[in-house]
Amino acid sequence: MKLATWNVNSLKVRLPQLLDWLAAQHPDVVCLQETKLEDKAFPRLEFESAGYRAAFAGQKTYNGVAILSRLQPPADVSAGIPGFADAQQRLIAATIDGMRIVCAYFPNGQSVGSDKYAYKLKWVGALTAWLESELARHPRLALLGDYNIAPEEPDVHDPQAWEGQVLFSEPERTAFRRLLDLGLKDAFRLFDQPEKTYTWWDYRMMAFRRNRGLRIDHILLSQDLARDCTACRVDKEARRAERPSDHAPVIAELK
DNA sequence: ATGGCCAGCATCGCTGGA
Repeated sequence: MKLATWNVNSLKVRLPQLLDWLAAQHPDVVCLQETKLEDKAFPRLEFESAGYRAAFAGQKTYNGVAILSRLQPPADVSAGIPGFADAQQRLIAATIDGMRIVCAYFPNGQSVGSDKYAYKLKWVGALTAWLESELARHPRLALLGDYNIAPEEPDVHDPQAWEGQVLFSEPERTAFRRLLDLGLKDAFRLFDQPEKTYTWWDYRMMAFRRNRGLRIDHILLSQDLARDCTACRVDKEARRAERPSDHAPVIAELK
């Protein structure tokens, strides 16, 4: 069982790459972020031809999330954080093969102290509160997505330069720890990993070539799923593509 | 030398991302 997450930064642009990647990797469940497509434009048929059924919640231009499933159609689909009114399509959840799959695109936050930063912290707080009840209902739960938070210093190419900046500020990192406090495990850190492994590199400044990146895309697993997790890695190859997303996929394998 | 890119929308410059 392979679970994956990938911020594709426009599904329209990245669809050919994504279809190639699905054929090469054969993931069972894929969470996508930043599809940037209205639901009527979602390429449902292309995915069905590739053997995947999809659940999606999109909007024009910004945001947009989707879950692809190779095993069975996503069931009990819900979009958004219940009780948290939000025009931005950032969350979708579905049940697949007895697992509750939650696909999230956390707000970026723009800069510390901005309105968008306040929205980010409020959004993550609402997510955390909802997940507590969701975990009580679904012991086998995975939260996959673009968290826009680098949790620890090893997740940042230059921690000194990033200290206090958005994506690595203490309130954001504390909010990430609140998710771990629910009993979730960072699948990537369950295993030995190569030094300086990141999931996002700025398009500018030759950041990818210089490996000036951040690890901000994560797979958190409930204890029941963490026990079954046998591997987790970042697929850096996808970032080498021509016209790549600025994010690389993260893949977890479960027994 | 601290900026360089990319996608979308609607032009021929802006917003937003991270």
